[in-house]
Amino acid sequence: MTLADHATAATRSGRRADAERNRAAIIAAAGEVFAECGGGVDVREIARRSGVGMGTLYRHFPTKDELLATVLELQFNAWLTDAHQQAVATEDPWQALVGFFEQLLDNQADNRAVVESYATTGGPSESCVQRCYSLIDQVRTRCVDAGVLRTGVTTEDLFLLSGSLSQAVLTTADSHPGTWRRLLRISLDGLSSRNTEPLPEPDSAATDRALPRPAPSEMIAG
Amino acid sequence: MTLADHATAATRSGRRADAERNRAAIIAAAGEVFAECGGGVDVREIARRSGVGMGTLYRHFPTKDELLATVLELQFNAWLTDAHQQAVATEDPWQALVGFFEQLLDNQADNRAVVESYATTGGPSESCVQRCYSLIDQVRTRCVDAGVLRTGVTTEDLFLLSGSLSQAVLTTADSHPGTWRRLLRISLDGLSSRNTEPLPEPDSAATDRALPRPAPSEMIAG
DNA sequence: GAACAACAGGAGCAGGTGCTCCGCTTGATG
DNA sequence: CATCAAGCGGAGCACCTGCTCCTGTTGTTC
Repeated sequence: MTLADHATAATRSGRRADAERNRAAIIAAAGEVFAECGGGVDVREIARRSGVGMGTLYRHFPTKDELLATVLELQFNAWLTDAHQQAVATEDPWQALVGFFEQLLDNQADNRAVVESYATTGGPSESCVQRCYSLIDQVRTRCVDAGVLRTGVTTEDLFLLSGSLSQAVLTTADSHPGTWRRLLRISLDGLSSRNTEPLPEPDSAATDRALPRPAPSEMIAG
Repeated sequence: MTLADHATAATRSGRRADAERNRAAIIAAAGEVFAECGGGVDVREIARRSGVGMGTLYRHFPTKDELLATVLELQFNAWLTDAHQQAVATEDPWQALVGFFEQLLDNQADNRAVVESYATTGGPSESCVQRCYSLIDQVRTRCVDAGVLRTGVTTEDLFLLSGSLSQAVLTTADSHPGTWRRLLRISLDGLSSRNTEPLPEPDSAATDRALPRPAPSEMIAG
């Protein structure tokens, strides 16, 4: 690496080379530690594993939450991109839906922090939630058009179901690895258009309070 | 109340009357607070709400965990007894299964601590887990005998499913109250004997189908 | 190589929480 | 009513954890 390269690298990010290295090390270590222990882990553990002092860590990320959000967003977006590509590449609509769930749960099976954020809020940030919602809606619409999805199943149903199964993956990972595939299969069969009985109506109170989540059509346009 | 009665009451429990009152107040307050806030709540809040000092609280329960365990076991056993009676009283086997899930989720919808313990370990204590397992197995066997349950569904499947749905109830309680009924319906339809395809084996293909997830360090390229 | 700004590091601070200690109070007893 | 052990209350201790401060160091520039 030439001196010019060093200079360029430093200028691009506005940071010194060692700072850049440390930032990468922190993100890498935080990714591992959060995945293993969840978001509640001690920040000192991350500093230790990245070979960096507390001061350095907090220079790069002003709060623990911001570090967690950064890491989660990286991991989540990487998954979303994969999931989107896979869904597009799968011709059969129902298989696209099945593949979405399987990839989600496979991916989350060893990442506590991601499951925590996904199962409780749908993702690390509002934009991630929207992307996820939009992806699910695309897959759902294809299934509806093909007539393979149970009548009345909403994007929100699929979203909440994926969160619920995510939790199940995590809590059964140690004692019953792989059992989540059975629960997934059961749920998927319940989602098939073979089931003709209508689903119970969601609480009217819920629809009234339905907040910031834009209608699926709006998300596709954007 | 005669003096003898006082003496008897004190002797029976080995405690003074005021101590007995305080113990009851602590359990009652702890039940509410744990239900509202979960097991992570500050012990001071329980002491405050029960109108008792910290010393008194810790005189009756040597640790917070023991208090939590006591309360959870009381609540859990009360639910188990109800659930058992209801199951026995329901003649139709499938309705007994449906009723079990509905009662469980209705009951847990407003109790954070119970869900936490149920979803992660199946209950506050090993004996509770066993009672719960046993109840599920009774209902399951009736459904199997009646030919209404999908072939291959195990007691463990139903147990894990109930834990998963419990989590869903809790995480959607605020934003989407009542939506869990839709997820429950979907799951129950997937459990019906209408579904003839076999479920995946418990320990099959769990590892070889796992997709490699990019390490955080690979994701920050650029 | 010299000068300097950016950076590293870890001891220490602040706030929160489980739990204890000990002087004061009260119910049971004769 | 007097006695006193059982019981009570809450200030305080110990530990954990997010975060900061400040001194010494290192990368970058000329």
